[in-house]
Amino acid sequence: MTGRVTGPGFNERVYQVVGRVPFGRVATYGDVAAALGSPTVARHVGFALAALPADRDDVPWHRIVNAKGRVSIRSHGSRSDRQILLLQAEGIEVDTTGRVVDFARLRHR
DNA sequence: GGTTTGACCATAA
DNA sequence: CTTATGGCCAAAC
Repeated sequence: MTGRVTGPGFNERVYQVVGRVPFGRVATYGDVAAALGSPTVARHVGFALAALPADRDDVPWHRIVNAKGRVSIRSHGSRSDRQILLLQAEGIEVDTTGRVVDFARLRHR
């Protein structure tokens, strides 16, 4: 993208919803978008999380995976490794392909 | 105010 | 399994 996402707005709403996901559970970008009232903004959930400042340790961004239960980070590859580590630290199993084990069961709605 | 860009999603081939 | 396509929409430029 041509610029970065900073400042309040849609992002803050995303962070609020993501913060609602309980420990040891996961949610999809689409779920978060739906919780925001617009199922069509799934892309912006990722967009907002990509812009998430490092200070936001209160936002469990690692609990957000794509609709297939996979870690989806396309750019910033090192971040995806960290997401898996964080998930495993919560007791969520992730296989070598980046798939969340028992994703359907752990999915938070 | 038009263009570009995405940590998406569903579907199709 | 991969690649392509269309749709969606906020934020940055």
